[in-house]
Formats: sequence, structure tokens, C-alpha cells
Amino acid sequence: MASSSAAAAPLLTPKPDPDAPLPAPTVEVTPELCAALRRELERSPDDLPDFVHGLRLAQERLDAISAYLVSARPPMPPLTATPTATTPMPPPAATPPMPPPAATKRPLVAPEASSSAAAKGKRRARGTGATEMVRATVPAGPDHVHARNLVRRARLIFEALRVVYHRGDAGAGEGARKRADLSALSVMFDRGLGLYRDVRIVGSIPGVFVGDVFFYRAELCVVGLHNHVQGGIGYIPASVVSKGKPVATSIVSSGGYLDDHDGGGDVLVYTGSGGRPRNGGEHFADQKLEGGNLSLVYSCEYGIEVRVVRSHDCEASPSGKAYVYDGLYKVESSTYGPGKSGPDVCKFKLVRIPGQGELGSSVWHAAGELGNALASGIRPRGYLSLDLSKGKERLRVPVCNKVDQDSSPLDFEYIAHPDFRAARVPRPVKRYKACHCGTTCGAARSAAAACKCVCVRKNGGGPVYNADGTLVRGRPVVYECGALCGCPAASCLNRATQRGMEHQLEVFRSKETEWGVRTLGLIQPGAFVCEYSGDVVTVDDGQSTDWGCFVDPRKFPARWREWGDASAVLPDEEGHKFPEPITGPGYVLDVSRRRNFAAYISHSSAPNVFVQFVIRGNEDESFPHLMVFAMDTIPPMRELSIDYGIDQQG
DNA sequence: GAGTCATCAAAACG
DNA sequence: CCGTTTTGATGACT
Repeated sequence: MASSSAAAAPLLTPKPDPDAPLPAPTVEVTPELCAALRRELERSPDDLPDFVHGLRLAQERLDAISAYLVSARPPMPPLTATPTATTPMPPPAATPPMPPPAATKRPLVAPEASSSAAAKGKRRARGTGATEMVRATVPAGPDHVHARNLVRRARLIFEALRVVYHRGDAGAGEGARKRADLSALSVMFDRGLGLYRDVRIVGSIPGVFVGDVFFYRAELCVVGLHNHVQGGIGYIPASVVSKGKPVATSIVSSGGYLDDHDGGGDVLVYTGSGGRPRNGGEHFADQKLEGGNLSLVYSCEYGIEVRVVRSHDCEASPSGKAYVYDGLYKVESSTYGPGKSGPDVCKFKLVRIPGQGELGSSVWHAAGELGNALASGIRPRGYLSLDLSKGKERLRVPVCNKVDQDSSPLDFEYIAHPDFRAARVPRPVKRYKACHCGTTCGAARSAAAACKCVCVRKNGGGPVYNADGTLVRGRPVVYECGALCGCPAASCLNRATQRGMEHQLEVFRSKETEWGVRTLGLIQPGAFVCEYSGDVVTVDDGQSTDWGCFVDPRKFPARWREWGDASAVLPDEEGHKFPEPITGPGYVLDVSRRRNFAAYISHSSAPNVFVQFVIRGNEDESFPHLMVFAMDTIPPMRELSIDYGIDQQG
């Protein structure tokens, strides 16, 4: 304090200035730290405690590595001298008036208050209260893959729980009329399975991509995209933000307000909440500048980005609605005045931040039109063929190239299914026990009354497929009913892959992956997509193949484990009593001359489809079908990707 | 901290 | 099959 040398070195005097901005509570991100955390995460395989543990660790890591407090956020000029210019919303005489020209004074919190906030960030939140407002940078590389897996598993567990609760209330009259989606959400939160729950993320959610589709509002809550099951505006309350003002994090646009204007594009006019009767209807009172409405005003002022989710009607969705994540928007302006039905409303103009992935909602619509055009035989520009398979698949497979002149997919011979006849030795008909079910095998009456079909039972545990044909869970191998079975092929549930493809797909030229396969419609998780085809080549155990000419079933990693495993929250429904895994398939597919479109599916270590081995009836177990199933909800126009197991270059 | 309240859901009802 | 009612959970706030 009695430093007399101050005159000589003014720059070095660290005079504590109470008004100075706080130093950012940064954490140095070293490669060692990342590696250590990753090791920690990978050490835990699939069972419950480890999964929970993994989630917790991921959240902690999120805190430590890639998040920083908004209070210390440098890039945006926090409060400029002209705040009113961008926010022409006249302060209503009522409650909290518009932020007055606060620019004159930086409303930063006192040092000690914020250092305690930083300390709070270190400690894990206990209960629900202690949350911290953070922005997460989208992780790269393995972290990115890991985040995606977390999101997938959370959604998977949610859906599994929802189905269980749904079935539960349909059966017994006990807890009738329960909202299965909300029950599932509640259970997940209780178990600590909700993602990013104790950090309030502003901006992108790790592991959630633009264009991702959700079926329930509760599902948005589970992955941390939005935090209300009904409310349209998600925000961080003033008490948690160091500036003492609420800020919005996400909105859901359902087009339910008269004053909304949403062309599904880059600009969106969103109406605030309040002043309306419970279930829609016209406004009867002025909206107030509070809660979510106020938070959007501050988001506008601070230039904080807001996640936008749009709601669409969707037949394929169990709820009839689909919620599409459309990326980050900025609140450009806000107005307050009489709405179309009379009383005053808040209106917010949101503009999409450029440079994000293709817009989910607009692509959604475009894909529908494209599908219709193709279905009616119109050949849009850039399409080399309307049906690569020339009628051999159940649906047409168009080929699209808007990138260059390459037309190589048209050159090979198309076979929809591999021809195993020459190679494999079916088990003798006499010794094979076929089923003689009169009707549908694998119909899931309830958990108690399992199906008695011998084919279904061979799979160990409940039915393999749901009533809609989606795979209940991945297995080392699936035994379907076959040619010798007595069940009607048309209605038997245990033949889901035998009816051919059910989703409109196309082969397309892409700048990143050369040729790829993408879907034109929505694909439900667990849905059957297609089969790999080519010339069957028998191989011995150790024999290796070059990737490129062959599809090698032995190389596919056991991604099936990741699909349908809800043992983390559900009493294991006879799971783990899988039949003995078949000894590695004894063949590879030579796709150099003959193949089907599946050969164009790209490789990824964060795939959205996976291979499930399938044996039908008395087929030779060394020659399973390579069936492709969806492991995510795949939105329209998204490329399919699969893990071919070619990453381990050593 | 328990209780109140509002909320661009979803299912059931009529 | 619609509009309406009921059920329902959450976070924010008191």
C-alpha cells in the first residue's frame, strides 16, 4: 500500500478498481485435461451407475472446459450508448419499465458477489436452484461424438420410458390418464439423466444439430434444448445472471399467435406470452413486460443468441407434432403495441445467425415437395435417374448430382438382395423348428403375456419389433420368421425387414462425401432402412479385405448395443438373455460389380444408422443379412452415415 | 422452502 | 373428426 515506486511504473500498479470488469473465470484447456476426462468417460461401459456417472462427468467437463460465464463475456459490447435505438419498445407505464439508458453506468455486480458466483460454478449445483449461465462451445472431434452419444441415449431412454408409461396406463385402470411423456421426463430428472440441467446453456447445445427433430416438448427438456413443457420462452431468471437481468435461451414457435409471422425462414416474428386464455383463443388482456417477454428484451439488448425450435404437424410423430431445432437467432428488435386482436402484445423480430447448417424447417418443407415431385414421376434438375434400382426395390431410389458430371452409380448392375443360395447351407428343414402361429408373431400384448412364437422366443426376451416395425433393441442377431413358418407373411410382426424399404431415400453427390445416401422423409429411430447387397464371397476367419470393394460384416462395430438399451432406468426386461452371438459371419459382400444403393452410405464415427444381423427361419447362421436400422430420429434431407469400423488404423 | 401461478401440451372427452 | 375440457409438470416467483 505504501508503494512509493508507483510513479515510475504506472502500468504495473494493480489498483483494485471496484468498477472494473471482472476477470474471466477461465479454465485452461490442456490436451492432457481433455484426454484424462475422455479416458475417464470411456472407462465406463454401459451399465447404470456408469452411465449416470458419465453424464455427470460430461456436465462437469462442460463446465470446466468449454463454458464461460456470460458476465465475463468479452465479444459483445454489453451496453452501448444507444440501446434505445435498437429497442423501440415503448416502456409501458406498468411494471418494469424498459431498461432505461443504463448505458451510462455499467451495472456490473460487485466483485465479491461475482467471485462467489464463480465459486458456485465450480461446485455442482445441488437441488434445482443453483444454476449458472454458461455458453458452451461446440466440442470438436471425440468430444463431439461423445456429446452426440449422450443426446442419443438420453432420447432413447426417454422414449423407452414413455412407451412403458403409455402401455401402463392403457392396461390397468389404476393410474389411468397419465401423461406418459411427462412421467418419463419426471423420472429422468429424478435420476439425474436430464442433460445440461444444472448449467443453463446459452447458444448451441453440444450434441444437438440444426435440423434435429423431436416429438415431444418433454424431449426438448431432456436434452436441454428448452426447459418448459408448455411455456414458449425459455429464459434464465434474473437472480442467476450476474447482470441482474433475465436473458432468454430458447423459444418454441408454434404459430399459435395471431401476430406471429413465421415464413419458416431466416426471419421470425414471435409474440410474447401472456394475456391469453389458457387454451389459445384471442387475447383479452395486454401482455406484460415480465418473465419471458422481458428476457427477450434483454437478449436483444445484450445481443445474446436464442435457440429457435419450430413446431410442425407431423403424421409420423406419436404426438402428431414435430419440433425442429432451427439453430440460433438474434433478437433484432422488439415492439410493444396493439395486436391484431386488440390488446397490446410484445413482438420480437428474430433473425437467424448466418453460417449455420441448413435451416431445418425450410428443408423440411422442401423435402416434402421434392418427394411429391419424384413420386409423381417428375424429374427435377440435377437428377440422373428416378430409380437406380429399376423397379427392384419397393420404392424408387433417385440419383441426384448437382455438383459435378460424375454418374458412376448408374454404371453397375443393381441387385436389391444378396444371393446367398450358392454359398450357404441352410439347416435341414426337418430339424428346424418353425412356428405355427395363426396370426401375428411378436404382438406385444403386455409385459406379462409374452408372445409364445418360437421364432420370437429364440431372440431371448420380448418381441424384437414394435407394432410399427421399429426395432425394440439391438441384438447380436435377430431371428425372424421364415419360409417354413406358418404365420401370415403379410401381417407377421416378426418379419419387419422382409417387406422391403419403407422410407424414401436418394443417392446424391456431395462435396464432402462424394456419393452419399440421404432420406427425403422423416425416419423414426429403430426403423428398418435397407439391406446391404452385393456378391457373396465366402471367407475364412482371418482373411482380410480391402475396404472399398467389399462390405465386410465382420468389421462393423457392435453399434447395435447402443440402440434400445434402456436398462439404465428400466428393470431389465429379460434383456441380456440374448442368444449366443453367432460366430463371425463367414462372408463378405463384393460390391465392385453388383450392388445396391446401400453401398453409397458414408462412414462416420457418429453414425445415425447401424447394421443389425438378421437370420430368417432356417437360414445358415454364418450368412446373416446385413440390415440397416436407424439409430436416431433422422430428419428429411439428412445424410445417412454408418460406422464401417474403418477408424482403427492403429 | 413450501406453495402459488401461468404456460405456444397432450390425451381424453363429447 | 372437430373443439373443448382435463390432466399435468415445470420453473419462476412469493
